[in-house]
Amino acid sequence: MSADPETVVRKTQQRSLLTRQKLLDAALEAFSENGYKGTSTRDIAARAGVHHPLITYHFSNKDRLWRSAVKYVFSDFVGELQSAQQAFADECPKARFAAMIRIYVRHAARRPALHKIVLQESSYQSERLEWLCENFLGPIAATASGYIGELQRSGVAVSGDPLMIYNMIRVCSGTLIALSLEIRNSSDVDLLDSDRLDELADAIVRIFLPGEIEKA
Amino acid sequence: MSADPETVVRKTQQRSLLTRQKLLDAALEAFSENGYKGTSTRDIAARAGVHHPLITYHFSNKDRLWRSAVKYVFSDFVGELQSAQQAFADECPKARFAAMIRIYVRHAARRPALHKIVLQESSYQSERLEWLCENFLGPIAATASGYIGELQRSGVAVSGDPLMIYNMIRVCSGTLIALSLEIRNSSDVDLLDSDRLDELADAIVRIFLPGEIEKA
DNA sequence: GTCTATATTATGATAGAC
DNA sequence: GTCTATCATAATATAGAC
Repeated sequence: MSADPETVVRKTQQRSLLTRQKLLDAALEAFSENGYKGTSTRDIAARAGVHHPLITYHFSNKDRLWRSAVKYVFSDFVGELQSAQQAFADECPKARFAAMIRIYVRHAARRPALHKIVLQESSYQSERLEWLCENFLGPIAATASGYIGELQRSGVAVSGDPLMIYNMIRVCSGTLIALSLEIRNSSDVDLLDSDRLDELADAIVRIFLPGEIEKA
Repeated sequence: MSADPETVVRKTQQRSLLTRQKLLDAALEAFSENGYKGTSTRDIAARAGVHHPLITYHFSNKDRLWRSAVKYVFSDFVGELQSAQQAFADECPKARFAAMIRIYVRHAARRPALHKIVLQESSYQSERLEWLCENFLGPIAATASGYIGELQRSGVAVSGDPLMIYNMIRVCSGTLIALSLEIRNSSDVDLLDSDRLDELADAIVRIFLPGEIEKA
């Protein structure tokens, strides 16, 4: 029977998880468009198609909802980067880097919220920015810079402070893609187009890794 | 006598202009930090040290204040770029480009609001974004792309769609500098430091204009 | 040109019924 | 877990005194 207590509980739990998920997705969209201060919890609830008090129930308040949403996108992002790194472990450093860039670029196009939220939060000093840098952006920058350093010692990557080169590469990929709307308005070019994304990934490899690597 | 009617009028006009200017500067700061929706006119008035109804008096409403502020920064920016272009007209293309990049980078550090506002407004489609692209970003992109094309034909600039190369260069300069707060939080590096700015400008020239030009 | 006071709407958060 | 109703505050904008 559908009136079985356990079945009812399970259905209720499923619905609760669905509400939670819808709120997270709606929050990502809203925060990425209007920033933390510019986003109202009512707008998030409306995008999710649920009533606003549910935000309080599931996430306590606006700040915790923001952190949950950010944790959600970044965990997905870091996970994808790590599995890609393992998948291309056998490739030579340059090929591995090229593969990572392609994945990075594709991810940025698929989840515009991630880079947009970083841009929004970087506009002034806040506890959210500190939290974002300490937990996600800092570690990613450190790892990537180390990798750039290796590529420089192999004679593949351009010279310069590895951290600066990393930052140049990431704004040319993720940040540039986050600006695709502006570029479409300014120059009538759709960066999110599949061919354009490939072109961008190729350009980044060509420009920042101009050196050739000796085959073993 | 200080009670002379004309003197009083002049003083009043001066004070009015000062209020207007303070509001424009405060608006740039506030809008660049919190975006259009996230900024309250009361916050702008408080930063400017004036009472909020003065915004209505001088700029009618929030939207017009935003446009006035954007016009103000961009006019200054475009003017500086144009006079720089004339000042370095005699240099070879590569040297001229290098000089322009240095000026672009210095300007981005001096007026962080300009690039931050572009980032804020690019996050979703709006009339403000259309206006920004039509009046400023589009023309700048078209001019700069043409210039990049010339540098490519001289064998100085890297290959690729000139518009894409331009966009990569501009995110590596202006946008990256707009992210200086995040980079300081993430990696404890101060991009706004004078030496860092020079290093960045040099890196951009080295990376995007790797070719040498034949001396006449 | 500037100020005080206020009308109107939107916001974050909560209380309590279901 | 979800809903309706509501409180307290903050927002844009304006009216009218000075």
